This record gives sequence, C-alpha cells and structure tokens, in this order.
Amino acid sequence: MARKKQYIEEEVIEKAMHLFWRNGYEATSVRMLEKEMGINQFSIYSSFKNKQGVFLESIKYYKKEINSIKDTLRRSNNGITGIKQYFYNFLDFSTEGTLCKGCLVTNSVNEIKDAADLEVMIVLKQFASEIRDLFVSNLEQDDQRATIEIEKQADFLMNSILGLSIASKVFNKNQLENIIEVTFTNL
Amino acid sequence: MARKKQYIEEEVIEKAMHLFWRNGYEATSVRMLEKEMGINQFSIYSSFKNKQGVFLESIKYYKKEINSIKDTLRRSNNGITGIKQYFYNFLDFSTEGTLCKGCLVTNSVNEIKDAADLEVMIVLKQFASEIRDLFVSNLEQDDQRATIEIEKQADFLMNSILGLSIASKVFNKNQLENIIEVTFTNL
DNA sequence: AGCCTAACTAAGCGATTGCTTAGTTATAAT
DNA sequence: ATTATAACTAAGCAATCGCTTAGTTAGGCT
Repeated sequence: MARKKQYIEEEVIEKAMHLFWRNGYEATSVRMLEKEMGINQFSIYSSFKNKQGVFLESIKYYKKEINSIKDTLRRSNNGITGIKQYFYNFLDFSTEGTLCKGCLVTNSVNEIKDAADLEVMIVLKQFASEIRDLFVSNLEQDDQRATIEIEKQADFLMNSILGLSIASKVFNKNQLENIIEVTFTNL
Repeated sequence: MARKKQYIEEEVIEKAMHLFWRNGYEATSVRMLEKEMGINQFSIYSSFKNKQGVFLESIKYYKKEINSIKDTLRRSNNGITGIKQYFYNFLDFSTEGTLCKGCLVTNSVNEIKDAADLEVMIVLKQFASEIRDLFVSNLEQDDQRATIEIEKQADFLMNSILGLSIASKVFNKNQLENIIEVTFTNL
C-alpha cells in the first residue's frame, strides 16, 4: 500500500562493489556511491543502513561473483593442477581491461584495522578461510602427498595468492605467469 | 638572523612514519600528524610543504630504517640462505609488540592509485626494485643455479614477500614460519 | 475518489578534511 | 638596544565527510 522501490538492491550493490574495488573503502565517499549507484543518499541509508552496510553487502556480492571460479576449483578433481588453474582464473577475475584491481577482500584486509571494524574483519577472514579449505581438499586429492605437509602447503598457497593480489598491480603479465609457474614447481 | 626551529625534522618524521605505518595514508589526518609529531600544522607545512610531502619523507625514513636488514642481505654471501634470513628479519622488522603492521611500502602500493599520486608511486616502485635486485644478486651466488631461472625466481620471491606483508596481519607466527619454510623448499 | 504509507528529492546538519593566514615571540646581526 | 626575520600560536578558510530530515510524489488499499 505504498510506493515501490525504483531500483533493484542487488543491481545498485554491484555498482557499489566495483567502486569499492577500484578505490578502497576509505577513499570511496557516500557522494561517489550516490553517483555510481544512481540513487539518492536517502535510499542508500534506508536500504543498507550506513556506508559500512553498503560495504558488507558489496563483499557478499563479491563472494557471489567469485563463486564461479571457486566452483571450478571445488568441482576440479585433479589436486594441485586445479589450484594452479584457480590462480590463473583469479588473475583474470581481478582484471578489468587494463586495470588490475587485485582482490577486493585482500585490499580490504590491508585497509581495515581489526579494532575499528570488527564485523567487517570477521567476514573478510571467513572468506579467506573458505578459499584455504578448498586448497586443502584439493591437496588431499594427490595420493602421494604427505598429510602433515598439506596444512603448511595450504598456508603457503594462501600467501602466494595474497601476494598475487598486490603483485598484479605492479608486475606485468609475463612476470605474473613466472610467479605462478615457480609457485607450483616442485610443490 | 632569526628564530631557530624547535624540532628536529628527522625526529618528527620518524613519528609521522609510524603513524602512516599503523593507519595508512588516507586514514592519517593532518590533525593526527600534528599530535604525533608534536608540532603545529604551520610547522608541518613549512617544513614538508603538504601531507604528501610528510608522507614522502616518511617513506625515505622507512627506507633508512629497513636498510639495516637490507645491508645484512647485501653483505650475506650465502645465496638463497641469505634471502631466507631476510624474510625472517622482515617479519621481525614489521612487528611492533603484538601489532603486525606489514610493510609500509606494500601497504601504500595497495592504497595509492597510480594516476592520483604519480610521484609517490614512483618512489614505491623504486623501493621494490631495489629489494628485487638484492634477491637477484644473491641468487647468482649459487653456482648450480640456472641463469634463466633467476629472474623468474626473483619475481617469485617478491611475490612471496608481498604476500607476507599481508599474511603477517592475518596469520599466526607458526603459519608464517610454515610459509617461509615451504617458500624456500626446493627453490 | 480518497487515503495511507513507503519511496523519493533536496537541503542541510555538525564534524572533519587539507591547508592558510593574521598576529606574536624569539633570535641573530647590527 | 634596535631591527629584521624566521618560527611559532591559534583561529579560521572552503570543501568534503557520513548522515538526517522536512517536504513531495507515487501506488496499492478500501
């Protein structure tokens, strides 16, 4: 018995996410969000409570988007080979034309300080933990791999992909391929 | 023929650097710098021109501080072993009590967008390049190492230490040690 | 048709941002 | 002692920050 929303929340969150991804959390102002999302500040605050709310929804949307390459990894049944493919897929996923944006979650971990935004930090750590679990279960697929080494290797792989998130902003494509190749040599 | 400065520029820059290191560039306001540096805004602007000027000087001071472990690497003559030691030294260097601050330069690369702060970005890339050169020359010390592989391995090591800068904020000490151990296995 | 109510617009809230400036104080040279 | 000048203090600049609110518009209900 009243007016309908003139926007679809998921659609405007997608736009917000891309802005956060390109600029980071702090450097993205509510005025910029207003423009990018194409709705008034009132609508932003009524739909998502506050700026942090928009960010949390953006992270959720990011997870949804990255699910396609996570699913590829989940469905792969070829151990370390599947993980390596995930690395290449991630590079592709994090690139928009010539702009290398890294991983939204990694960027945010680097920016948010635990104390201030506890709720955000929990979501970010959970995301990382999910990826790590996939690494572990793929490593377990290789029969000859020693079980004690798997946890260490999973940490190592997490470190490598965290690195790639930053490296992709600084290094060229050839160097990034070198990094992935060396990472998976003798592993 | 006039009044003397009541502060030593290098001393106040050291304090500014620690603030940038803990909080990042954007999240550090000039008011915070004022408090931490213990001097008035007028003095800040007259000594360092603007906020970016304070930051550039802070990066210079950071380089100076990290020189001690860079020198250890430079003087080491034991190839890959020296690089591994650098990784451990870096972890120690980036930790202040229980607070893991990562690498100031890595943090900044992740925050600054090339276009906006070109001057800053140049300094940051130069810093990374200097570390990479040290990796290369240490790799060259190992006689049996194939020359064609050295550049690739240097990129790989840069990626690992970029990763460590973030990982140190999220992972525990044991995991960080695992990461370093796996990184240098079979390299 | 008339009404209720949620979704809109746009103006503006106090606080903070990076930076400047008018006015005062200290010091070295005369 | 006087003077010139640089370093200081503190107030305040316009702009922007995250967020709110008063007033208007639209759409399903009786």
